[in-house]
Order: sequence, then structure tokens, then C-alpha cells
Amino acid sequence: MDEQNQELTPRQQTILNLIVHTYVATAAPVSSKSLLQAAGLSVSSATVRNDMAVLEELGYLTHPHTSAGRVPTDKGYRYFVERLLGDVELPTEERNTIRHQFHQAKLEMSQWMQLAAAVLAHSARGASLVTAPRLDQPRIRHLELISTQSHLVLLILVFQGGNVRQRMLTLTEPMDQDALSEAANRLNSQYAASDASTVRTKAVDLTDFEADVRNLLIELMIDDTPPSQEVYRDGLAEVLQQPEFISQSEARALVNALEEPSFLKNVLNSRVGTVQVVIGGEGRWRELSSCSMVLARYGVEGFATGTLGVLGPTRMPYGRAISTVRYVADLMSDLVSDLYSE
Amino acid sequence: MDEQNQELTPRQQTILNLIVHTYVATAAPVSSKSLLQAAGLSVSSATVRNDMAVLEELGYLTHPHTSAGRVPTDKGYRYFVERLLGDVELPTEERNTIRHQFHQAKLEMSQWMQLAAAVLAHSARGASLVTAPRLDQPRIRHLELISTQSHLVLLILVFQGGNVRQRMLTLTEPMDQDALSEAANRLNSQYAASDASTVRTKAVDLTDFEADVRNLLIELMIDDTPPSQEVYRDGLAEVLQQPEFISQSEARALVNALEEPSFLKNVLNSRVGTVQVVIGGEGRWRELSSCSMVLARYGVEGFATGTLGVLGPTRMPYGRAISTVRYVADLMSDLVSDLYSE
DNA sequence: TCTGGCAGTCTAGCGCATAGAGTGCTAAAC
DNA sequence: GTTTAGCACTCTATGCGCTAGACTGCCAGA
Repeated sequence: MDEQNQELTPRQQTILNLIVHTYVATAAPVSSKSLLQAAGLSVSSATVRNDMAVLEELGYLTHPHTSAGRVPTDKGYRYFVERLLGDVELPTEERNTIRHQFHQAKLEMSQWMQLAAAVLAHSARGASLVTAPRLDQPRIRHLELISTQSHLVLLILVFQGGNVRQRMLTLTEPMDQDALSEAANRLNSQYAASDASTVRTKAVDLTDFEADVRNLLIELMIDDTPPSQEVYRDGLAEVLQQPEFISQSEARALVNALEEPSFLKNVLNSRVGTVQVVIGGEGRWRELSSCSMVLARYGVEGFATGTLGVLGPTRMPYGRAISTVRYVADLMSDLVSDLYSE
Repeated sequence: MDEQNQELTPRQQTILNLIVHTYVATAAPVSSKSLLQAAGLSVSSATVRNDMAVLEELGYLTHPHTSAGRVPTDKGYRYFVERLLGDVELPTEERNTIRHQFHQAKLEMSQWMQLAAAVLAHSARGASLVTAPRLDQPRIRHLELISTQSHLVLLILVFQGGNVRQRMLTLTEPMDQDALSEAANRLNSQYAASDASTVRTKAVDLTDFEADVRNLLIELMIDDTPPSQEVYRDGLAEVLQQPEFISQSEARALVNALEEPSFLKNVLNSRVGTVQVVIGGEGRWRELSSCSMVLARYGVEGFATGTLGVLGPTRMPYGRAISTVRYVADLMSDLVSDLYSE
């Protein structure tokens, strides 16, 4: 691939750059003439046409039909993102605005996530998605056993760092609240600050019921399917207005992707601190062929991490999207490290 | 309104009924002739046309244009729902299937809500929405104070019934975890099983820090804006495929409604046990003019209640929707009363 | 009160012609 | 060798006219 990319002359790069920018802005195929007047190119439209033909030959552009302007291909966007975009940063003013919003929010992770989703959607003009940070090695902080119905008990499990999970369990024989509290106390003193493997190996002197609870604890600690409630979204309505989603099938693909965020796991393999760009489903996601994603992990590597990102049409303002995702991810990482580090 | 409705002859009612059913099924205007062969009407198409004209005169039907079939108006749907539908119940078999699914799910409220959303979306062919049950008079079960960063403390508040809220607070001067635990213990013994007003009136012998925490407790207990994470949705992708949502503006209205479920508060005023049907936005929601909602509250009145329902085009299978919403709401009410009653 | 029949109306679809936008190519100019 | 001007060509979008077809509305008769 590199050999091909090297062949682009500076002017061809400029032209590709301009085409991406104007197409992103206008959603209409870009003609050679319109490029001239838009930007200060000091050549004629015929010259631009020649370069366009070369770029099309190399696979960076297409034609909807013979007498239409040019449109970037996925490969064109990829080249744009990796070679032409450079290191974009959000303007200082916007960064300040965003940071200000975060500092004004209540000191709650859920608020921050919601805010992150709103900022991403607005600034990157896409549908945003933010998943809660999850502990890589959850440790128990505290557990409560609450008697409800005769044979039903509610277990509440608080992890170090404050994540909470709850689950019902059924009793074979009834226990009153005092007995439950006693069991909870025993388990608390036994397993406080333990991780899953410690809980699994350390099983001394437990009643049958306590052993049952212990098994449930292990299950909850190794279960890594994030409850869907821990996902925040925003901007779907706006992005569905984009012209690429007048076709219901495209719209459906996007909405499906957002409703089933578990697929992100398969997509995202970047480290905290880097931003990953997936263009046009990148072959793997046929249905998302006209969508792009800009994703990042945030949090503290090896400790607690979450995912955030933006979905939109391939005709996406990549500069804004990437810089916003990076900035918001960094902010969220700081918040996580403030919150969860001991 | 009653006088007008009384004027409908039995045959006119039959015709309205048939038109609603076939239009819901086909999404195409219904002609007098197609009605004849669809149902065993023993009259001619001309007679049907006459009755159709009467029904249109009375406002129950419209014409897209002169030479098109008839389409029910909002008023027509309203009449259909209130006079023609009768008491519909889900077939026993489906009820069993649904109940079976609930019993197979893990004993977790979040799973039940998700399942409820899935069942509603699937059975009523609409976008579903389920909000978590909220305690009307929350009582404190337990609180934890967790030291994170030097001046940051995480408060975790567990309510009777297992609802959990968390919030950060900043310290004016640093405290270590032991001091925090001690404060938490004091507050726990002081305020266990208290409701908001009790916490507010009872403030004896607290340090400045403990008083701060107490104020935060009160705030969290009276704050009734449900965290958006406690809302489950499903079926949006499917319902957007319906022909009424090829227009982006209609689609946008629907998606907006789902993204901003707080508006439900203004809509829903029914009691637990009754199902509320809002047709075509019912004048109040101009943007939702081509949408209907079937909503219900569930839970235990005066104790803990949530909302669930279905959004779809006005051309909605009201029979299925109403019976499903009612059945799922009843199921969820049972679960809530099992879970939360002491 | 119902029905058969007929005139009237509107849409959806097709074919056609046209204007316009944009390219591709070639031959000349730099 | 590279750039440019110019021109032929292609394809779309739009508008018009026409027709077939689907329904209705209404009237006169059963």
C-alpha cells in the first residue's frame, strides 16, 4: 500500500484533502470547477480533472455516474485520516468550554458519562456512545443481604471504586433479616478487598447458605457482560437527519449498532490514549458500510476502563471527531483515575 | 361526544372495525370493494361506500385523495379503542411464553426490565420503553463512604428495596478511610430505615463533615429525576422500518421522544392497573402527530412504581399492544411487590 | 333501504424531450 | 513534460403529456 501512497504528488494530496473537506461539508459530489473557486488552487479545472482521474485510478475517489463530481472512497477517507489530517487538536476555547461543563456537573460518574455523550454527539456531529468504566480486577468492598419475600433475598455487592451490582437469590429454607445480616457480616470480614480468584480459593468455615452467596459473588465478579444500563447514548435523532440515512436500511443498520453495543468489544482493540478510526465498517461490518466510527478507550489501563466514541456516516468530520473523542477520553481518564485510585 | 358516537349503526361499527384492522395490517387505504371480499359483509360495495361517507362525515375516516380508499382518523382509532375493541386479552399460550421467559431470567430487576422491553417491542410491534421502579418514600438501608483521591469521597447509598445511588463529594480537609468508616457507621446507626423527612428533622451530634453528608443524603432522597440509565428501550430499529417513518421528520420525532423519556411524566397519569392509550399525540404533542403510545404504570401504588409502554405509528395493533402492556405491567407489578415488600 | 351502474377524479407510471452539470479527451500552448 | 482551452459526450434531473387503473359519488331503479 505504501508504494501507492507515495505516488501521490503534493497537488494530488491537496486535491484529495479539498474534496474530502467539501464533500463532508456539502454532501454533494465535488466538481473540478467548484474546487477551484472554493480554494485558491492556481491551476485550471482541466488539470484538476486530470489529477482526479489519477486519484480515481488509485482508488481514492469515485464517480456516482459519468457526469457527476467526485466522492471520496473509504480508501480515500483512510488516506485522509492517516496522511493528510495530521495531529488535530480541539481549539483551546472549545476545550475550555467542555472542561468547564465537566467541572460544573455534579460529582457523579453517571452525570459525566451523560455529559460526555452529549459533548461527543454535538461536537462530532454523530451518534455517541459511552460505556461505564469497568474494573479489570474487581475487588469486593462490601455486601448487603436484604430479606424481602419469605424465600427471596436481595444481594447488593459494592466493589472497590463504587461499582454496584445486585441480584436476587432464593432460599431453600426461610431466614430472617438478623440471620441474613449475620451471614453478611461474616462474608464481609472474610472477603473484604478480595478479588475473584481470592474468593474462589478462600472458603473456610461457611454455612451452606454462605457458600451459595459466595458462589454468586464469584459469578458476579467474573461476569463481564456490562449491564446495558451502563451505556449512555446521544445524538441519534440528529444523525438520522443526515442524507445518507434517508434509506431505511442504512438507518436500521445504525440504530441496530447503537442498540447492540456489545459489538464494540469486537471492534475496539486500541489502548487507552489512542483513538481508533473505523471507516465504512472496514469490510468486517457489511451493514455498516456507509458508517464510520471514531472510538477510544478511557480510564486507567489494567485497572478500570470504559469505551466511548462516535458513530456517523463515512462522510464524517474526522478532524473534529478525532480531536473531540481524544479530548473527552482524556478528561474521562483523569476522572476515573481521580475516582478509583486509592 | 357521546351523542355522535351513539349514531353509529351496527353496520357502521363493523365497517369502521374492519377498516381499522385491514389498514393496520396493510398500511394501504382501504377501498369499499376490498372490504367486501376480506370480510363476509353481505351488502354491496355501494352500501359500504354510503356508510363510509357517513363515517367520514362524522370524522372517523379520511381520504388521502378523491379516488383513494379510506383511512381511520385519530378520532376513528379512539372510537375503535374505546367502543369496538372490548376487553382484549393475550392468548393463553403467549401469556405462558412470556411468563416462562420471566421465570427463566436471572433474579435481577435489570434483567426483568430488559426482558419486558424486548417482549413489549416484539409483541406490540413498537418501540418500547421501560423505566425502573422508583420508591415513593425512599428509606435508607445502608451507606458507605469510600476514600478515593486526597480530597474526594465516594458516597454510596443503598435504599430499602435495593435501589442504589452514588455521588462524589469533596472534603475541605483530608480524612483517611478509617475516619470515613467511622462517620459512615455513625450515620448508619443514626439514619437506618429513615425517610427523607426523618433525616431532615433528626440531626443530633454530627460533625461538620457528617452534616454535609446528611445534606447530601436528603438531596439524593428527594431528587426524583430518574437517572437515565434506569431506562430500557427496545425495538427502535424495527419500528423505524414502518412506512410512516420514511419521512425523516416523523422518524426524528419518534427518536426524540425515546431519547427524552422525561416527557412521559407529563403524559402518564393513569393508576397502576390501568392502561392509557394516547393516539396521535392527542393534540398536545404536535410532533408526535403520527404516533400513538400505549402506557401503563406498574409496581405497588404509593410505594414503588415505574412506567412501561410502547410507541409506534398511530396505525398500531392496539389490541395486541394494550393486552401486552397490561399483561407485562401486571407481571412486573408482581415482581416489584415480591421484591420490595418487607 | 339497498343496489347496479356510470360519470368523474385523482394517482402512479411511462415515455419523451430538454436543460444543465461535469467529465474525458485532444490538440495546442507553455 | 506539463498545463490549458475547448469541445464532444454522457448522464441526471425536471417537466410535460398521456394512459390505465383504482375508487368514489351519485342517481335512478329495485
